[in-house]
Amino acid sequence: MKLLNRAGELLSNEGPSALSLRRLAADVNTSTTAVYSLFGGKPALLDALYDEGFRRFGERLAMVPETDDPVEDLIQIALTYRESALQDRQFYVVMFSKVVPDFMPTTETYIAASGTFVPVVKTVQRAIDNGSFLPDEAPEVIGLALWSICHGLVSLEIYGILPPGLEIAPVFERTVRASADGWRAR
Amino acid sequence: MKLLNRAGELLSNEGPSALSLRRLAADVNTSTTAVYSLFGGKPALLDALYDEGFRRFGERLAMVPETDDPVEDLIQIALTYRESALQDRQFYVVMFSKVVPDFMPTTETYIAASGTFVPVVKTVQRAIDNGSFLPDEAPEVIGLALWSICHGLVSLEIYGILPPGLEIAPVFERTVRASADGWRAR
DNA sequence: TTCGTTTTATAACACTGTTACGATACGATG
DNA sequence: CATCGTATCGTAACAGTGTTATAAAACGAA
Repeated sequence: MKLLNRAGELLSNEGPSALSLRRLAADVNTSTTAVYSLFGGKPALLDALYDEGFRRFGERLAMVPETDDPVEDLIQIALTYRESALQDRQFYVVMFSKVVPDFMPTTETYIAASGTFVPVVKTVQRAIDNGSFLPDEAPEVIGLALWSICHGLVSLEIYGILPPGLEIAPVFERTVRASADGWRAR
Repeated sequence: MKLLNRAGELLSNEGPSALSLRRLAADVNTSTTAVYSLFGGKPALLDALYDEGFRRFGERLAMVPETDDPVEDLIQIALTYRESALQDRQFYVVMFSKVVPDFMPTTETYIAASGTFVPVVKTVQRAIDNGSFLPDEAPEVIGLALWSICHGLVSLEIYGILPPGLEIAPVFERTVRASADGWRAR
C-alpha cells in the first residue's frame, strides 16, 4: 500500500506534524477520501503505523542471538532497543508517546505490540533458571524494570531532555548493567 | 493570571486536546487575542504551563526530608516523583512528552526545569560520600539512571502501556530499590 | 451487459492557530 | 486635569486541519 509507505516516510523524514491527510494524499496522487475507505480515518492510519513500528522493533529485538549468558543477552537486547529506537525515532514517538492527541491503539494492535516484550521476559526467566537472578521476583517484573530503563533513557534522549555534553551511549550501557546487577544473586 | 489557571484546569481535567485557544478564551470571557498579547501564542502558553508544571514538581521533590540514609532518601524521592506525576498527569505529559507537535520549551525555561534534577544528584553525592555507593561513577550518571527509571515506569503507566492487572505501586518501589542496589558498594 | 460493491474526487463543514486592523483601556508625563 | 503612548482586547479574516455527504468512476460477479 503506497499510502502507508508514504506515511512512514513523512513520519520519519519530517515528523508527525508533517503527516496531514491532504499532504499525504497529494504525495501519492490521490484524495484524502482514500485514507477513509482504505483505513477508516487518521487514527486508523496511525494505528497501522503503530503496528508497523512495533513489527520492526520486535524484529530487531528478536535478532539478538541467544548465548549461555542470559544476563549479557539482556544487556544486548537493551542496546538493541536503544539503537532501534534512535533509528526509527519518529515511529518510536508514535508507539510510546502521545504525538497525536487522543490517539489510542486498538486493543488488537496493542496485544500484537505486547509481543515485543515476550523475549525480554523469556531471557529473564533463563537468568533465573541459571541462578544469575534471584527467584524472589516474577520475571515479568524484572523484565518490566529493564524495559522501563530503556524507555526512560531513550525517550529522554529523543526529546533532548538529557544534560548536554553527555556521552549517552556509554552511560546507557553502564546504567543498564547496573540495573541488571540490582537483581543479581549475590 | 486567569488564562493560565484555566489553561491548567483544562489541561488537567480534559487533556491537551481540549486546550484550544477559542475554548480557553471563551471560558474566561475574553478573546484569543489576549493569549497573543499576554503570552505570544500557543507555544508560549505551553511554555508557561511547562514552567508551572516543573515548578510544582520541583516543589514536591524538594519537600522530601533529608535523613542520614541517603539511599533511602533517593527511594523516597522516587516515590514522590511517581505520586506527583500521577497527580498532575496532564502537566506531566506536557513536560515529558510531545503532546503538542513541534513544541519545544525555551532554553530559559528548560534550564529552570533542569533545576528539578539537582536534589537527586546531591542526594546521590551524599550516598557516595557515605560509602553507600561506589565512587566509580559520576553522581550525575547515577542520578540520571534513577531519574530514567522513574520516568520510564511512570510514562508507561500514564499511557496505559503496562501489562494489565499489575499492581504498579509495589512494583515501582521494588524496581527502584533494585536499581539503587545496582550502584551499591558490596 | 448488468448489477452491486468498493473506491475515488469534489466540495463543504467545523474546527484549529495565527494575524491584520481598529477600538478600547490604562498609566505616566506634561 | 489633559494628553499622549503603550498595552490590551474584539472582530474578522486567512490558511490549515480532520471529517463527511454526495456523486462519479472503477471493478468484479452473475
